[in-house]
Amino acid sequence: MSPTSTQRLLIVDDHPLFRKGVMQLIALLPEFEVVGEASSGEQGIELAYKLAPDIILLDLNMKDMSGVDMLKVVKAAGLEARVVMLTVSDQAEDLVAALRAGADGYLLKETEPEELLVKLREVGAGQVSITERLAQQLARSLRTDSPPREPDEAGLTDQERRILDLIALGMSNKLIARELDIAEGTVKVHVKHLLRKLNLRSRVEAAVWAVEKKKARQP
Amino acid sequence: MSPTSTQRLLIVDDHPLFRKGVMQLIALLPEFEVVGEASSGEQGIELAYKLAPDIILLDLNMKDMSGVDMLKVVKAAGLEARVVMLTVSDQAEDLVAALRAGADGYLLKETEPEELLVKLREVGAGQVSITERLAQQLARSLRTDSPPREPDEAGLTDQERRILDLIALGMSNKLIARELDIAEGTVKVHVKHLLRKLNLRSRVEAAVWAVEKKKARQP
DNA sequence: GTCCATCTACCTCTTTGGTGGTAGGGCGCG
DNA sequence: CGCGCCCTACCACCAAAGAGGTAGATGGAC
Repeated sequence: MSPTSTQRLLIVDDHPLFRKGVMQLIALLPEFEVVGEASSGEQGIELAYKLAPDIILLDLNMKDMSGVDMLKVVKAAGLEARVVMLTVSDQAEDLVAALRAGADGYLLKETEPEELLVKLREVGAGQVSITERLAQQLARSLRTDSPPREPDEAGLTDQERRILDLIALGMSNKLIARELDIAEGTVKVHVKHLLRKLNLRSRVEAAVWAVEKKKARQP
Repeated sequence: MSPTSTQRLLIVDDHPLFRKGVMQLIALLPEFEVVGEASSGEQGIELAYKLAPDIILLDLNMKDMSGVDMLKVVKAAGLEARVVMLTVSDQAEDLVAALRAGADGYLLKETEPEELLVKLREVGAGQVSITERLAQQLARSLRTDSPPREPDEAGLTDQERRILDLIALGMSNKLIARELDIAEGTVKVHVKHLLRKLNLRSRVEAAVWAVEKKKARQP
């Protein structure tokens, strides 16, 4: 039940080398464990049933079937796995199709390894994660299903939002406490809560998140 | 000898209320101490001599003389104080004039209080700090003097730059160590060094700095 | 060759950050 | 009225971060 229990992954891609690369990469993160790999859509579906993974990394372009098709099968089967599409295509149509089919993430294969890890954790936390920032908005408008799990970007209380801003300015809890004239321990409480609500793991992530959100609003 | 020895401030502004407001604000930061305030340019020059402050907060528009004029006097006198211009004017000419005269900072009075504190610390660390991001580039091209103290934005080694990027992704030192296959202690060393070079105080500031730099390059 | 910067590693030490729990006062809602 | 939410505050505990120091290995510059 703990929020950081290890996530079980299934990798589906017809490029063995790519699979190995991703596995090696994921091995860096202790919270993830690769429990299976498939080299085709058919095998992928089979393993998805058998292993019931938490997350499926799914190639969009496979020889025997489209990743979107496999995605549809998986989702239609009622499997609870979140599915992250991995692809070389940055075509909007592919993205839209994947999201309509219920993808929880859409990442380009050229993504930086570190970026991929970060995105993976986002998806693991229940977020919908897309490489392109703009596509993110597009995603929300298209997805009619799964309304319950959203990053609750606006669910912060006033005080939490204020503290988040101060974190983004690089202030320590102690300084924030002086600024708001409350106890440092109280600041910690608010930080703890806002991290939970935003599915973030540290004040550093919170700061980055806040900055990127601000930039996204006024470009 | 601690790198955060308190900085002595002189405030020059003909609005008493504004002076008080700034003083109250600055009282929040333990590393700064207001040692004097002046309500005119003439008095400001006198106190600048007498008190030899580390930083002078200087109103651009005063009744008896322009802030730029006082700035020139102070700089010509060989005083080592860094001077931060405070103004309501966002006119480029004023900014240029102030920078030509040797200002180390140029902040608008409508600046958010927290922002002002952050900028103050930047100036305290030897940076030249300007409110407008765009003006910052403009500033560097105009300033022919004081080439020694610059944020050294490019002075990082490859490893330091790599680690900075990972920090900006929210990774802990431990994760960075795994990613780069080096010891965590070694990561700390690099972090320590890059914080020094960039005049930053924490990994949070480093992360924000990196993100904003990236956004500034590709808007 | 020496000098110097870099990368690596390890050490101690203090501060900061994050989690868990408890708890009281204020405030709106049913 | 009680209930839930928010804000506040405190506690203990452990992990992480940052400062300081020493030091060996490399490789390029002089």
